[in-house]
Amino acid sequence: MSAIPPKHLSAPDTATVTDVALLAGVSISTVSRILNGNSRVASDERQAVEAAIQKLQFHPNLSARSLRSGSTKTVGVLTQELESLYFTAGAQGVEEGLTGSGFAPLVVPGHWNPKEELDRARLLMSRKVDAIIILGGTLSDDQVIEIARHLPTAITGRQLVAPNVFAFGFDQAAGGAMATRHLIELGHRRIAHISGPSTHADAIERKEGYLNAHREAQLSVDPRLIVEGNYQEEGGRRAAHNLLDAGLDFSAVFCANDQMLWGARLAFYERGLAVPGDVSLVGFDDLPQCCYMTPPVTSVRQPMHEVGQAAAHSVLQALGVEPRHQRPPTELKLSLIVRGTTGRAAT
Amino acid sequence: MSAIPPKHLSAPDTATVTDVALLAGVSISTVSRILNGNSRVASDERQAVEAAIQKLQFHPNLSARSLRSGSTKTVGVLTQELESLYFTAGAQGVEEGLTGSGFAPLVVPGHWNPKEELDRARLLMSRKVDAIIILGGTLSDDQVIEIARHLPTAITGRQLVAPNVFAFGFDQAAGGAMATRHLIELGHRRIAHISGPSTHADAIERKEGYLNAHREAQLSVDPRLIVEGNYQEEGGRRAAHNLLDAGLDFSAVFCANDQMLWGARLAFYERGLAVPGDVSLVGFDDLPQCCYMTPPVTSVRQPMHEVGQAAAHSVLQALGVEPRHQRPPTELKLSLIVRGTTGRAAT
DNA sequence: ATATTTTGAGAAATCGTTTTCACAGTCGGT
DNA sequence: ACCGACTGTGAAAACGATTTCTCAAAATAT
Repeated sequence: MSAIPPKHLSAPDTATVTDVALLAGVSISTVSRILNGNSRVASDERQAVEAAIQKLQFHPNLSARSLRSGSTKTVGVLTQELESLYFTAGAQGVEEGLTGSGFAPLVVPGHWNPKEELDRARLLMSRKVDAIIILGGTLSDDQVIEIARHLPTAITGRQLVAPNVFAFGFDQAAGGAMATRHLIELGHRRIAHISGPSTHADAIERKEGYLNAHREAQLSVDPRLIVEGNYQEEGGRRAAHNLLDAGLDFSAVFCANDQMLWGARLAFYERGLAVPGDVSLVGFDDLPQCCYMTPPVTSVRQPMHEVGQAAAHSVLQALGVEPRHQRPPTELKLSLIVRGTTGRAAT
Repeated sequence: MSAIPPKHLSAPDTATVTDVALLAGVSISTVSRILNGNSRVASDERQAVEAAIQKLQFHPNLSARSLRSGSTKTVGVLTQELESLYFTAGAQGVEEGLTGSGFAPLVVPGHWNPKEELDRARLLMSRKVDAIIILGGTLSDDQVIEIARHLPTAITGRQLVAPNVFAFGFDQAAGGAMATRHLIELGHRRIAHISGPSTHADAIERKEGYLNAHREAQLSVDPRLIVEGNYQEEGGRRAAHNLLDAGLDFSAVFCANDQMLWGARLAFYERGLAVPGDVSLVGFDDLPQCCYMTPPVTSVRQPMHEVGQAAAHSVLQALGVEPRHQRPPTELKLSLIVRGTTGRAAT
């Protein structure tokens, strides 16, 4: 029948290609060829092998496959905060974009810390992931390019043209202008801005947009109305209290992200100020929770979920895998979602 | 010097044990022994090898190691919704519990779908993870036990004693009673309950607690005041509207989780009812956002973060790894966090 | 001093795949 | 009929570690 000596009887739990080959009466090469479908094999042998695979419940050992082929069927996802809704939306998108492709995501957090981010990226590479998706973060463009020299790399939150990198960045300045323009159109003239940390590129751009919108409308900006937050609820709250404590006059606030808006909103609540009656608020990101605040929050929507999917698809494509679900070619862009935290300025 | 023929010159990017051995002038066996530290080697050789490792930036190939030893240095985390704050808190805890141990988490979502959960668990096993941590979900006890026959398994959200499984469940009925008792003590007599889906064990237990607290206080429960939600914001909102539409009389609501509370809170806002003026609300889970609602939300805190850490530590221990950071032996238990959504009943 | 144990280190087998190589057997073209 | 091109298949060589053998040298016992 077969000349292959049964080196080891198949363990009850895990069958190997050898077991399959034995049962199907072919060589292991043939089994492998069928598994990978890159070469012609006679249809009767194919059937026999497929039957054997079914019968033995054979699943190829990923470690062995990786060792030989260098591919671990894993993409690394470098995110920032696991608990941040902004990032989980992206991560979820990635996960969805990957399902069905045989690839699994390996998610690690970088905590907005350049050193930690680099460490984690190295960890991913030492685990031999096939591609990397970086969600935001503080790595320099050069560092990203360096990573892309080894692996297909997708990055969100910035624009970057370089070989082997796929960037999904929005024009944050445009978003900031969008938010501010909305407030101006509602008649607000003294608009405060709670910005993100000045170490974040997108925070700077959003502030830029805030300034641009004023310039467009030929309004001057009172620099005292711009305070820096940390992209977290508590920072927004503190910033709002500071604005109030300084006795400044303003009727609206553009917050550089939703979390800070929530904090600011609490601060106004604590001071007995009504939203949007006394002060209008616009956020940025449009996190899912925005719909359920009281009142629901007006915000600039970033389709992070779709971005995650697009990022996943782009690296899969670079790896020569065609994504399972054809993503409808939706335009990825920012949009202002007007809800209940903005109202006409008192005249 | 050495008798080993240089089969392949070290590729510029990845050094192998052979390269290290060559440079240090020893055999690969010796290198391996030093790497794993399970056997004595002379101290001068050890030094030479360690120097070589440093110099070559050598990192052992995980695939090769896995192939031989069977361990992938990975623990699978079966969660439910990547975007759910409740689960990300747990996942974050797991991640922290794992850092420094050399193990990385592989996170997959089950979406509360028994079939999908089982599929994903199989996926994890076919990826040869060394242990599994299951966060909540709908797998039956038997299925969990079956999984634990193959791998150390930790599970949260239920109590379960079985070989090789580590369960971290809270007494949900006690939590439900805690919440309800608080409302009763504030003088509320007609307390509604928006429950979780009756397919979830914890939802049933929380409702049980609600009933128990009434019984304790010798109060009767109007069954019409109990409506079923789906643990999501929208379900809570719909449930609250239903209660109001039915024209029922109540002055407080115990919501089986925070997300439904947020939805319900929006519904009351839409109807012009004040919280806690007209209606008091208690939630469950104490998600981080609770602090920043207006008013901040009273809720039963589940320390999911700590639970995640504990779960990670328990499986590491089962794998014979001692966790890096010794977790302070805090008692894991539910606690009621009183904030602003509950007030004394109007008399 | 010889016999025996202990110790340290190299050679080689092994894990389960993929991939290269060699080799028959077919097919079509002059 | 003969010869190159083409096909499908099996044997064997990787991939990079761990681990079992085996054996020399050193340490101890008699």
